Amino acid sequence: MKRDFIDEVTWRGMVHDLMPGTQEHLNEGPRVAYVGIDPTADSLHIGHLVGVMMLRHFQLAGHKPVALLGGATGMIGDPSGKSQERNLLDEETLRHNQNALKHQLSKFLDFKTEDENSAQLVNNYDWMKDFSFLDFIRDVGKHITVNYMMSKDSVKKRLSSESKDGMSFTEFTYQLVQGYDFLHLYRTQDCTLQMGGSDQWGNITTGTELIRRIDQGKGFALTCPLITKADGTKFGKTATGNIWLDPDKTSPYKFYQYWINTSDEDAEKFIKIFTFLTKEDIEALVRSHKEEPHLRALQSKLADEITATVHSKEALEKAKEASQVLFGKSTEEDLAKLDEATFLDVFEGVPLKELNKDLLENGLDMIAALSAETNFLKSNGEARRALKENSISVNKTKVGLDYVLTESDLINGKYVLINKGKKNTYLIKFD
RNA sequence: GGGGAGAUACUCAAGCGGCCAACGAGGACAGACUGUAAAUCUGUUGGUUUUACCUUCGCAGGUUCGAAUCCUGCUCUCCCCA
Repeated sequence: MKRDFIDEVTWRGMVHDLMPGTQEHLNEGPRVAYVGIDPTADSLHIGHLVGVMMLRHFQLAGHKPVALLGGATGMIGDPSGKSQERNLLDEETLRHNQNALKHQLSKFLDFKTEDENSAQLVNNYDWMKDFSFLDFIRDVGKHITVNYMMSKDSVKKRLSSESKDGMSFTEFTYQLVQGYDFLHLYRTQDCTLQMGGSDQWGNITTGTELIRRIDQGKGFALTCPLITKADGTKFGKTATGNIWLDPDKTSPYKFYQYWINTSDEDAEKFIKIFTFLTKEDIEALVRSHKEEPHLRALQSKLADEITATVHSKEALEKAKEASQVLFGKSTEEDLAKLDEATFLDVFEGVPLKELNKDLLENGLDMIAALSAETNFLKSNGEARRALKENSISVNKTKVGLDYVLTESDLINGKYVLINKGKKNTYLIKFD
């Protein structure tokens, strides 16, 4: 029996706004829905994941999901976003990104099924590139009034005097270009639903409006809430940047760590959105977490599930092993017990710098080891500060300003493990 | 085209001739406490050969013993009027 899509995403807390009649419409039979994704990089980051999960639930309910890459719209940037000027991607880059994204999407969506509801990937660049400006304003622009466009929140905000920046004509036009995508998919794929983040509501309704006015059709809209964290910081970002799905951009270890660090407040919300666990399973987990919060069952399950899906079971195991070594009660002796292969495996993805063993002969002072020789820290001043703050440890033992690295610090005769605080790890290999 | 306001470190935002590497807030990082959570308290937050020096306050010049602060030109942004 197919699940009811709307019921499913509703209990998961993934619905922010819903056009009336959507559920009935979907229940009438298999439908087609799409989510837009900007192909500005050759990898998705976890901020994209909500939309992807929506598509997957949609597919599981027997409908056909379409992922739309905004090759055209991505060059513009909509007015509500904090996004700065976008760069025009050349076609080669665009195709490269498209392939990479498809590979990642295929971990969630089924593209190959023989069934009607195989997922599909389209790129609006393909139908926008030859659409001339004159054609566009005649065929599309004519049907929407500026008054209508100005009533959108994203536009109003930029027009109000509180806004520090003006809005370019290009940004103003964004909703029309995006709206046209919906119309195009409506015509070519019989696509009747667009989903997206709550900030997309205005753009989506411009699309349904175009469908209504030009084709006298009916399009539907569903938005999910913006994912927020309880502490107010941006979801999916760390100081060093986005959390990417690409293992070369964000190592599986770091990826795993991001999820395991989820706060209690957020964990329950996230596990509903980012895993496919059933309602019963999640409720059981929440109960056990409340009884024994220090075990962090929720965070652990969340991190396990999503790391295994995005990367692999093997990658997950390694990430957990590394976490165990780095955050468990392990000591220098434990480190020494690891053979070299395991050792390297465990620390895969940790910044590693190779240095000449000669440096150790007269001892290598910590400031040089942290900064000058390795660039782990930006400057000698920063290294000195960190040492003064008592935040540096060598092989899991705290060291001070006067510590000097010698051969006796080497693990397996080659490695030195350096930590700054609990969460930053660096590795030096002496050859 | 006319008038007005503005550009300071990651962000916001003081400073308006020396005491300014630049108040304050947020963020970030670290320490304590914990559960790799939250909250809280503490410290740090341009660089170096660190009681001193160097580079930084939109850009380029100038005045001055001395400028983020004064003058000139330029660039960019916002607002109001036409």
